[in-house]
Amino acid sequence: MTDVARVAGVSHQTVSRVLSDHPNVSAKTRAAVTQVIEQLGYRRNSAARALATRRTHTLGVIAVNTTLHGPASTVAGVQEAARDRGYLTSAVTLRTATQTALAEAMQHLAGWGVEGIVAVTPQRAAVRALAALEAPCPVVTVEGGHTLDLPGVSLDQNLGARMITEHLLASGHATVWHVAGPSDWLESEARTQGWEETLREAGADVPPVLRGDWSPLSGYQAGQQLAGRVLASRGRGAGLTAVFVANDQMALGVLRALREAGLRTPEDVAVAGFDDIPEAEFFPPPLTTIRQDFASLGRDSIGLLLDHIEGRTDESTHLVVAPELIVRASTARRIAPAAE
Amino acid sequence: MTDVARVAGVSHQTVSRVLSDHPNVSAKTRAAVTQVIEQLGYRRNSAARALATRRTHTLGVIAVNTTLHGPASTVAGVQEAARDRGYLTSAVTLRTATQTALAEAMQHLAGWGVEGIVAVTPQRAAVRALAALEAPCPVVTVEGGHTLDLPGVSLDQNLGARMITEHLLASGHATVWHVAGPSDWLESEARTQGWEETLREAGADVPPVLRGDWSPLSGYQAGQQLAGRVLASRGRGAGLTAVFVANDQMALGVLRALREAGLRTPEDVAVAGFDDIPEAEFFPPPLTTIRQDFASLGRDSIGLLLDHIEGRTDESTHLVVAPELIVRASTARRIAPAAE
DNA sequence: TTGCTGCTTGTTAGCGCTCACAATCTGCCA
DNA sequence: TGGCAGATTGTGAGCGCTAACAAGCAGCAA
Repeated sequence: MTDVARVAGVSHQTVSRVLSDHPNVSAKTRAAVTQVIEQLGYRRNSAARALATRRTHTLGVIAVNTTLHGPASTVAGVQEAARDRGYLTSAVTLRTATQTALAEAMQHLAGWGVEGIVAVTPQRAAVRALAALEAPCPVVTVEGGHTLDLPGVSLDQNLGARMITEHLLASGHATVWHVAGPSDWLESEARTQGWEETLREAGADVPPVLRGDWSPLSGYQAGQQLAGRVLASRGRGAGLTAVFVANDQMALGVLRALREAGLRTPEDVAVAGFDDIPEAEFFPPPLTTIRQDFASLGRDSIGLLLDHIEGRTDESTHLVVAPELIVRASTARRIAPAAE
Repeated sequence: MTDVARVAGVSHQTVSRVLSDHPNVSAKTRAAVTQVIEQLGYRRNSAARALATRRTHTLGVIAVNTTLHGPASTVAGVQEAARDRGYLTSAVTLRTATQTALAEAMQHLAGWGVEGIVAVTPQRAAVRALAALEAPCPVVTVEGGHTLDLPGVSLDQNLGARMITEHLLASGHATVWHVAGPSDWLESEARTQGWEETLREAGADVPPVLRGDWSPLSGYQAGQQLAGRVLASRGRGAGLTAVFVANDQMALGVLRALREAGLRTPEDVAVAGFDDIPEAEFFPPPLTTIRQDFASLGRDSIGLLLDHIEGRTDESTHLVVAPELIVRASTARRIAPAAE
């Protein structure tokens, strides 16, 4: 900066003003300085700037399990939104969300002077650990539920599950079975809850819940159980004709298990998923599912975080993003209501 | 730090030495200082540290298309490796790899004083643009090929394709068809090349290449063409009995198209993919594919980058990671060689 | 005792930037 | 012509840390 000032024949402060778009700089000086900056390829040192302003303009992202479609897309959305707002983001990916790992990640980020943290922590234990930790900066959760008083953003999982369940009931199924995700995931919980509420409100039976771990394999195993039940109850009463699986990957496993058992989808058993991964449209058969708007989720979470950082609010607001139902062949309408 | 020094009754420099694990500090002083640090919850300011040492200990990651399985996993691997080595990483995700976008991303990172950049740029155009740009710091490419003199790491795509092709030939197929990825992706190119070389060396016919864009939809369309060809040539000579699809997502589309055309996999047409996405094991039928070790890729790229940053080398080394063949039902062995 | 070595600790001077304030320079009116 | 407001530019200090050097102190041989 001193070099630029010398070459341009002004003081270093004037150069600083030009870089900061300060209003009181004459057009002539500004042009001259800009040109010298260009010519020298000068770039302002962000460490010194951070030191002087006490602002690092850096945000941290803590995410668990970024190999899954949901978290991965969310993190991408968050990073993009932060970049648009002029912040640097640094992401820390954890394999498991233990309190220790979270604390360590937070230390790591705090050590680099992040001004805020977006935590993509869909597990109940993770949010609780997060709430227990005393953070060195504002923290916003994504998919962290709103039970604890951390500000956050999430998709309306409950509504998504209701949409799916209502869609299946409206398609002529007497009731809808459910393959849930791990019980410690809030998303899983909310989806199960939405499903159950819808069934109760419609006066339908609430079958027992099968549980997987989001993986295709666990879906496959659940699917085998479902298939066994269908075959065992053939010819008797209103049986198992529709399944709402808590994510698309498990739905893929369910579809395979049903197929192997000789059951057709949707004729024998209709199947719906959740997430709308890119592959869902090409499953055998194409999967009815819920699409989430991850870009919105990212934008909203960054917006909320910056509101806290820049002191515009200090409430624990919780924003909710609406889901979208995507109907495909796996839940094609039944011609006659299930009565068999 | 001054506070810590005052409370501990030492100079700020001693505190600095304790934090930096300097050897010449007495055990007693060290313990006392450590305790005060703990008690005061002191954390050293990284901006000031960066300013004084002229090292930011920050690395940048530039990635294109992180929604695809490969790039996403690679980025995760890179970030984890960097964190293990004590570096902060900041990722910039681009939607398209134009020269402008790359230059901008680099400016963004340079502005924050990154000491090196890992570029996950599997497209030919992106690497070329990258090589043309004069970077403000060392750059290492991942999956960027080794045609240009940028140091880099990649999976041996060519070998992977050979393994798949040889596996299919060894399973009794007269030749192997190929659905390639976009022609401007280096990975795509290398896979096609490996496939073609293997066929030529084996003296097999080299059928025309079909091309997709990695998406399941494009695979589906390619699959329809393949199915049409199989049906048209029924009963005549050695036909189309095996397909190597350049990634698993497209393979899913191909499988669907074949199924819709009434063709069985692997009995009528064997199908193999590339990537081993978690879903591949549950495709109808489970997919033979190539697994890539993304963690290694990440570790190696960070290792290479740090070698450059810390001045241990300045060559444009290119590391190659070995692929692994995963055989599943989609390419089950033909009992009799294809002669029909 | 003197003088030397080796360990431990303190002092000083920046790193490159921004902030608060001071100084200068315009233009314009009395 | 003097004087004053407002725009523009310059000056000095300090953000929190580390590097380089200086100083103090023990232990030991001559």
